[in-house]
Amino acid sequence: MIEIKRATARKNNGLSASQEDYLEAILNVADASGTARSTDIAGTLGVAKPSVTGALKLLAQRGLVNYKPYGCVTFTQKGVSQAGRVAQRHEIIKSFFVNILRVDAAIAQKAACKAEHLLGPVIISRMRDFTKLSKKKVRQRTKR
Amino acid sequence: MIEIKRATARKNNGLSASQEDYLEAILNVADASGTARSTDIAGTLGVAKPSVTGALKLLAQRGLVNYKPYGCVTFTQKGVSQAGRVAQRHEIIKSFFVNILRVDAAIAQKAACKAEHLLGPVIISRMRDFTKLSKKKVRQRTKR
DNA sequence: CAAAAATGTTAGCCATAACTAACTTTTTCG
DNA sequence: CGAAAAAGTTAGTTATGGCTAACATTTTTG
Repeated sequence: MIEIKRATARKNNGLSASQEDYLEAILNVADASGTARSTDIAGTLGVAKPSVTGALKLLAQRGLVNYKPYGCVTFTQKGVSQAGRVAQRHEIIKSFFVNILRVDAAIAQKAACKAEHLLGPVIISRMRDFTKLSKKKVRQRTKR
Repeated sequence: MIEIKRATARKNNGLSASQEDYLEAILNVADASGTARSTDIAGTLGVAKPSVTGALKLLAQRGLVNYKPYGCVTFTQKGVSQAGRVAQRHEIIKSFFVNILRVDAAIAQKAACKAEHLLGPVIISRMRDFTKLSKKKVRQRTKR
Protein backbone atom coordinates (compact mmCIF):
# COMPACT_ATOMS: atom_id res chain seq x y z
CA MET A 1 0.00 0.00 0.00
CA ILE A 2 2.71 2.41 -1.03
CA GLU A 3 3.09 4.47 -4.09
CA ILE A 4 5.94 6.78 -4.76
CA LYS A 5 7.02 9.16 -7.44
CA ARG A 6 10.77 9.54 -7.58
CA ALA A 7 11.79 13.13 -7.20
CA THR A 8 14.63 12.64 -9.62
CA ALA A 9 13.78 13.12 -13.27
CA ARG A 10 12.42 16.63 -13.42
CA LYS A 11 10.33 16.23 -16.48
CA ASN A 12 9.76 19.71 -17.69
CA ASN A 13 7.88 22.02 -15.41
CA GLY A 14 8.03 22.12 -11.63
CA LEU A 15 11.09 23.00 -9.66
CA SER A 16 13.28 20.57 -7.80
CA ALA A 17 13.53 20.90 -4.05
CA SER A 18 16.99 22.29 -4.53
CA GLN A 19 15.82 24.94 -6.93
CA GLU A 20 13.06 25.97 -4.57
CA ASP A 21 15.63 26.26 -1.82
CA TYR A 22 17.68 28.61 -3.94
CA LEU A 23 14.67 30.76 -4.79
CA GLU A 24 13.81 31.03 -1.15
CA ALA A 25 17.38 31.79 -0.16
CA ILE A 26 17.63 34.53 -2.76
CA LEU A 27 14.43 36.03 -1.46
CA ASN A 28 15.60 35.98 2.12
CA VAL A 29 19.07 37.27 1.39
CA ALA A 30 17.69 40.09 -0.74
CA ASP A 31 15.22 40.89 2.01
CA ALA A 32 17.98 41.08 4.57
CA SER A 33 20.81 42.71 2.63
CA GLY A 34 19.11 44.55 -0.19
CA THR A 35 20.90 42.54 -2.85
CA ALA A 36 21.38 38.84 -3.30
CA ARG A 37 25.06 38.08 -3.34
CA SER A 38 26.36 34.66 -4.20
CA THR A 39 28.35 34.23 -1.04
CA ASP A 40 25.37 35.03 1.14
CA ILE A 41 23.21 32.58 -0.73
CA ALA A 42 25.90 29.96 -0.29
CA GLY A 43 26.11 30.79 3.40
CA THR A 44 22.37 30.63 3.85
CA LEU A 45 22.08 27.25 2.22
CA GLY A 46 25.31 25.82 3.55
CA VAL A 47 26.69 25.02 0.11
CA ALA A 48 29.91 25.98 -1.63
CA LYS A 49 30.02 28.94 -3.95
CA PRO A 50 30.29 27.01 -7.20
CA SER A 51 27.03 25.28 -6.35
CA VAL A 52 25.36 28.67 -6.29
CA THR A 53 26.71 29.61 -9.69
CA GLY A 54 25.37 26.40 -11.13
CA ALA A 55 21.97 26.86 -9.56
CA LEU A 56 21.68 30.45 -10.73
CA LYS A 57 22.35 29.39 -14.29
CA LEU A 58 19.64 26.80 -14.06
CA LEU A 59 17.16 29.25 -12.59
CA ALA A 60 18.08 31.72 -15.31
CA GLN A 61 17.42 29.08 -17.97
CA ARG A 62 14.02 28.57 -16.45
CA GLY A 63 13.38 32.27 -16.62
CA LEU A 64 13.18 32.78 -12.89
CA VAL A 65 16.17 35.01 -12.26
CA ASN A 66 18.27 37.47 -14.20
CA TYR A 67 21.78 36.17 -14.07
CA LYS A 68 24.82 37.89 -15.43
CA PRO A 69 28.31 36.69 -14.48
CA TYR A 70 29.78 38.80 -11.71
CA GLY A 71 26.58 40.80 -11.57
CA CYS A 72 23.99 40.65 -8.85
CA VAL A 73 20.99 38.41 -9.15
CA THR A 74 17.44 39.68 -9.46
CA PHE A 75 14.16 37.87 -9.85
CA THR A 76 12.12 37.96 -12.99
CA GLN A 77 8.40 38.44 -12.50
CA LYS A 78 7.91 34.70 -12.77
CA GLY A 79 10.72 34.29 -10.26
CA VAL A 80 9.19 36.64 -7.74
CA SER A 81 5.89 34.84 -7.79
CA GLN A 82 7.45 31.40 -7.58
CA ALA A 83 9.72 32.42 -4.72
CA GLY A 84 6.76 33.99 -3.00
CA ARG A 85 4.74 30.84 -3.26
CA VAL A 86 7.55 28.79 -1.76
CA ALA A 87 8.00 31.27 1.07
CA GLN A 88 4.27 31.22 1.74
CA ARG A 89 4.24 27.44 1.97
CA HIS A 90 7.19 27.62 4.30
CA GLU A 91 5.46 30.11 6.55
CA ILE A 92 2.22 28.17 6.68
CA ILE A 93 3.96 24.96 7.60
CA LYS A 94 6.17 26.58 10.17
CA SER A 95 3.25 28.36 11.81
CA PHE A 96 1.32 25.16 11.91
CA PHE A 97 4.17 23.33 13.59
CA VAL A 98 4.65 26.10 16.11
CA ASN A 99 1.07 27.10 16.86
CA ILE A 100 -0.73 23.82 16.52
CA LEU A 101 1.86 21.16 17.25
CA ARG A 102 3.61 23.40 19.79
CA VAL A 103 7.05 22.61 18.49
CA ASP A 104 10.12 24.75 19.11
CA ALA A 105 10.56 27.51 16.53
CA ALA A 106 13.98 26.21 15.54
CA ILE A 107 12.75 22.69 14.95
CA ALA A 108 9.68 23.96 13.13
CA GLN A 109 11.90 26.09 10.95
CA LYS A 110 14.10 23.22 9.85
CA ALA A 111 11.22 20.85 9.30
CA ALA A 112 9.34 23.45 7.27
CA CYS A 113 12.40 23.88 5.05
CA LYS A 114 12.16 20.28 4.07
CA ALA A 115 8.41 19.77 4.09
CA GLU A 116 7.68 22.80 1.97
CA HIS A 117 8.94 20.94 -1.08
CA LEU A 118 6.69 17.98 -0.83
CA LEU A 119 3.42 18.72 0.90
CA GLY A 120 0.73 19.35 -1.70
CA PRO A 121 -1.84 22.13 -1.88
CA VAL A 122 -4.56 20.24 -0.04
CA ILE A 123 -2.49 19.61 3.05
CA ILE A 124 -0.95 23.05 3.02
CA SER A 125 -4.35 24.67 2.80
CA ARG A 126 -5.68 22.58 5.67
CA MET A 127 -2.73 23.61 7.73
CA ARG A 128 -3.41 27.23 6.98
CA ASP A 129 -7.08 26.92 7.87
CA PHE A 130 -6.21 25.15 11.06
CA THR A 131 -3.76 27.78 12.18
CA LYS A 132 -6.13 30.59 11.29
CA LEU A 133 -8.95 28.98 13.23
CA SER A 134 -6.77 28.49 16.25
CA LYS A 135 -5.76 32.12 16.24
CA LYS A 136 -9.36 33.20 16.02
CA LYS A 137 -10.16 31.01 19.00
CA VAL A 138 -7.37 32.60 20.97
CA ARG A 139 -8.70 36.04 20.15
CA GLN A 140 -12.12 34.97 21.36
CA ARG A 141 -10.82 33.46 24.57
CA THR A 142 -8.90 36.61 25.38
CA LYS A 143 -11.95 38.75 24.54
CA ARG A 144 -10.00 41.01 22.30
CA MET B 1 16.39 32.69 8.05
CA ILE B 2 16.89 29.38 6.37
CA GLU B 3 19.14 26.52 7.13
CA ILE B 4 19.33 23.37 5.20
CA LYS B 5 21.20 20.10 5.31
CA ARG B 6 21.57 18.56 1.90
CA ALA B 7 20.14 15.07 1.81
CA THR B 8 22.83 13.96 -0.58
CA ALA B 9 26.08 12.78 0.99
CA ARG B 10 25.00 10.07 3.39
CA LYS B 11 27.88 10.25 5.73
CA ASN B 12 27.91 6.97 7.49
CA ASN B 13 24.87 6.08 9.50
CA GLY B 14 21.30 6.95 8.76
CA LEU B 15 19.39 5.71 5.77
CA SER B 16 18.62 7.72 2.68
CA ALA B 17 14.99 8.35 1.82
CA SER B 18 15.35 5.85 -0.96
CA GLN B 19 16.65 3.16 1.34
CA GLU B 20 13.84 3.75 3.78
CA ASP B 21 11.39 3.41 0.92
CA TYR B 22 12.85 0.05 0.04
CA LEU B 23 12.68 -1.17 3.63
CA GLU B 24 9.06 -0.15 3.83
CA ALA B 25 8.25 -1.71 0.48
CA ILE B 26 9.86 -4.99 1.50
CA LEU B 27 7.84 -4.97 4.69
CA ASN B 28 4.58 -4.32 2.88
CA VAL B 29 5.20 -6.82 0.12
CA ALA B 30 6.19 -9.49 2.61
CA ASP B 31 3.09 -8.70 4.63
CA ALA B 32 0.88 -9.05 1.58
CA SER B 33 2.49 -11.97 -0.24
CA GLY B 34 4.39 -13.85 2.43
CA THR B 35 7.71 -13.33 0.68
CA ALA B 36 9.35 -10.24 -0.72
CA ARG B 37 9.97 -10.76 -4.40
CA SER B 38 12.01 -8.32 -6.40
CA THR B 39 9.35 -7.71 -9.00
CA ASP B 40 6.74 -6.87 -6.39
CA ILE B 41 9.09 -4.46 -4.68
CA ALA B 42 9.77 -2.83 -8.02
CA GLY B 43 6.04 -2.63 -8.70
CA THR B 44 5.31 -1.18 -5.30
CA LEU B 45 7.89 1.54 -5.66
CA GLY B 46 7.41 2.14 -9.34
CA VAL B 47 11.02 1.48 -10.22
CA ALA B 48 12.69 -0.90 -12.65
CA LYS B 49 13.95 -4.27 -11.50
CA PRO B 50 17.66 -3.45 -11.66
CA SER B 51 17.07 -0.61 -9.23
CA VAL B 52 15.79 -3.13 -6.73
CA THR B 53 18.83 -5.35 -7.10
CA GLY B 54 21.06 -2.38 -6.44
CA ALA B 55 19.11 -1.28 -3.43
CA LEU B 56 19.05 -4.77 -1.95
CA LYS B 57 22.81 -5.00 -2.20
CA LEU B 58 23.15 -1.69 -0.39
CA LEU B 59 20.75 -2.72 2.34
CA ALA B 60 22.62 -5.99 2.68
CA GLN B 61 25.90 -4.12 3.07
CA ARG B 62 24.31 -2.14 5.84
CA GLY B 63 23.24 -5.33 7.51
CA LEU B 64 19.52 -4.72 7.14
CA VAL B 65 18.52 -7.53 4.81
CA ASN B 66 19.79 -10.95 3.89
CA TYR B 67 20.41 -10.88 0.19
CA LYS B 68 21.44 -13.80 -1.96
CA PRO B 69 21.28 -13.56 -5.75
CA TYR B 70 18.12 -15.24 -7.06
CA GLY B 71 17.03 -15.97 -3.53
CA CYS B 72 14.29 -14.27 -1.63
CA VAL B 73 14.98 -11.35 0.63
CA THR B 74 14.53 -11.42 4.37
CA PHE B 75 15.15 -8.83 7.03
CA THR B 76 17.89 -9.10 9.58
CA GLN B 77 16.92 -8.20 13.12
CA LYS B 78 18.30 -4.73 12.60
CA GLY B 79 16.34 -4.57 9.37
CA VAL B 80 13.07 -5.54 10.99
CA SER B 81 13.37 -2.87 13.59
CA GLN B 82 14.40 -0.18 11.12
CA ALA B 83 11.60 -1.06 8.74
CA GLY B 84 9.20 -1.08 11.65
CA ARG B 85 10.25 2.37 12.71
CA VAL B 86 9.75 3.74 9.23
CA ALA B 87 6.34 2.10 8.95
CA GLN B 88 5.37 3.53 12.31
CA ARG B 89 6.33 7.02 11.27
CA HIS B 90 4.37 6.55 8.10
CA GLU B 91 1.30 5.45 9.97
CA ILE B 92 1.48 8.28 12.49
CA ILE B 93 1.78 10.90 9.79
CA LYS B 94 -0.94 9.41 7.67
CA SER B 95 -3.32 9.16 10.61
CA PHE B 96 -2.59 12.72 11.53
CA PHE B 97 -3.33 13.95 8.04
CA VAL B 98 -6.55 11.96 7.86
CA ASN B 99 -7.90 12.38 11.37
CA ILE B 100 -6.72 15.83 12.25
CA LEU B 101 -6.33 17.63 8.94
CA ARG B 102 -9.24 15.72 7.42
CA VAL B 103 -7.45 15.01 4.19
CA ASP B 104 -8.40 12.25 1.76
CA ALA B 105 -6.81 8.93 2.59
CA ALA B 106 -5.14 8.75 -0.82
CA ILE B 107 -3.58 12.18 -0.49
CA ALA B 108 -2.55 11.50 3.08
CA GLN B 109 -0.96 8.26 1.99
CA LYS B 110 1.20 9.86 -0.68
CA ALA B 111 2.20 12.78 1.50
CA ALA B 112 3.10 10.46 4.37
CA CYS B 113 5.35 8.48 2.01
CA LYS B 114 7.39 11.57 1.45
CA ALA B 115 7.18 13.24 4.84
CA GLU B 116 8.16 10.12 6.75
CA HIS B 117 11.73 10.59 5.61
CA LEU B 118 12.22 14.06 6.89
CA LEU B 119 10.05 14.89 9.87
CA GLY B 120 12.03 14.47 13.05
CA PRO B 121 11.09 12.71 16.28
CA VAL B 122 9.68 15.79 17.98
CA ILE B 123 7.15 16.55 15.29
CA ILE B 124 6.25 12.94 14.79
CA SER B 125 5.62 12.48 18.46
CA ARG B 126 3.45 15.58 18.63
CA MET B 127 1.45 14.27 15.73
CA ARG B 128 0.95 10.98 17.49
CA ASP B 129 -0.15 12.68 20.70
CA PHE B 130 -2.52 14.87 18.80
CA THR B 131 -4.16 12.00 16.99
CA LYS B 132 -4.44 9.95 20.15
CA LEU B 133 -6.05 12.82 22.01
CA SER B 134 -8.52 13.39 19.24
CA LYS B 135 -9.55 9.77 19.26
CA LYS B 136 -10.07 9.86 22.99
CA LYS B 137 -12.30 12.87 22.61
CA VAL B 138 -14.33 11.07 20.00
CA ARG B 139 -14.77 8.12 22.34
CA GLN B 140 -15.93 10.47 25.06
CA ARG B 141 -18.37 12.27 22.79
CA THR B 142 -19.89 8.99 21.70
CA LYS B 143 -20.08 7.80 25.30
CA ARG B 144 -18.40 4.54 24.61
C1' DC C 1 46.27 53.80 -8.27
C1' DA C 2 47.93 49.42 -7.48
C1' DA C 3 48.20 45.38 -4.59
C1' DA C 4 45.64 42.51 -1.51
C1' DA C 5 41.32 40.63 -0.25
C1' DA C 6 36.94 39.28 -1.39
C1' DT C 7 33.90 37.56 -4.61
C1' DG C 8 32.59 34.78 -8.49
C1' DT C 9 33.45 31.36 -12.16
C1' DT C 10 35.27 27.32 -14.60
C1' DA C 11 36.67 22.72 -15.00
C1' DG C 12 36.71 18.41 -13.42
C1' DC C 13 35.33 15.09 -9.98
C1' DC C 14 32.20 12.21 -6.83
C1' DA C 15 27.89 10.10 -4.95
C1' DT C 16 23.17 8.71 -5.30
C1' DA C 17 19.94 6.53 -7.66
C1' DA C 18 17.38 6.08 -11.45
C1' DC C 19 17.23 3.83 -16.41
C1' DT C 20 17.76 0.32 -20.70
C1' DA C 21 19.66 -3.64 -23.03
C1' DA C 22 21.38 -7.94 -22.74
C1' DC C 23 22.25 -11.91 -20.12
C1' DT C 24 21.45 -15.72 -16.47
C1' DT C 25 18.74 -18.30 -13.45
C1' DT C 26 14.51 -20.16 -11.94
C1' DT C 27 9.84 -21.50 -12.54
C1' DT C 28 5.98 -23.10 -15.05
C1' DC C 29 3.55 -25.99 -18.02
C1' DG C 30 2.55 -28.71 -22.33
C1' DC D 1 11.58 -33.46 -19.16
C1' DG D 2 12.58 -29.56 -21.57
C1' DA D 3 11.28 -25.27 -23.78
C1' DA D 4 9.06 -20.89 -23.02
C1' DA D 5 8.04 -17.46 -19.69
C1' DA D 6 9.07 -15.08 -15.68
C1' DA D 7 12.23 -13.36 -12.50
C1' DG D 8 16.62 -11.52 -11.37
C1' DT D 9 21.26 -9.75 -12.48
C1' DT D 10 25.08 -7.29 -14.82
C1' DA D 11 27.02 -3.69 -17.32
C1' DG D 12 26.88 0.61 -18.85
C1' DT D 13 24.43 5.24 -19.22
C1' DT D 14 22.09 9.34 -17.48
C1' DA D 15 20.66 13.24 -14.45
C1' DT D 16 20.94 15.95 -10.32
C1' DG D 17 23.53 18.30 -7.42
C1' DG D 18 26.93 18.48 -4.42
C1' DC D 19 32.41 19.26 -3.91
C1' DT D 20 37.61 21.15 -4.53
C1' DA D 21 41.29 23.46 -6.95
C1' DA D 22 42.54 26.88 -9.83
C1' DC D 23 41.49 30.94 -12.33
C1' DA D 24 39.06 35.53 -13.24
C1' DT D 25 36.94 39.65 -11.77
C1' DT D 26 35.64 43.14 -8.65
C1' DT D 27 36.17 45.72 -4.52
C1' DT D 28 38.73 47.54 -0.85
C1' DT D 29 42.30 49.95 1.05
C1' DG D 30 47.21 51.51 2.15
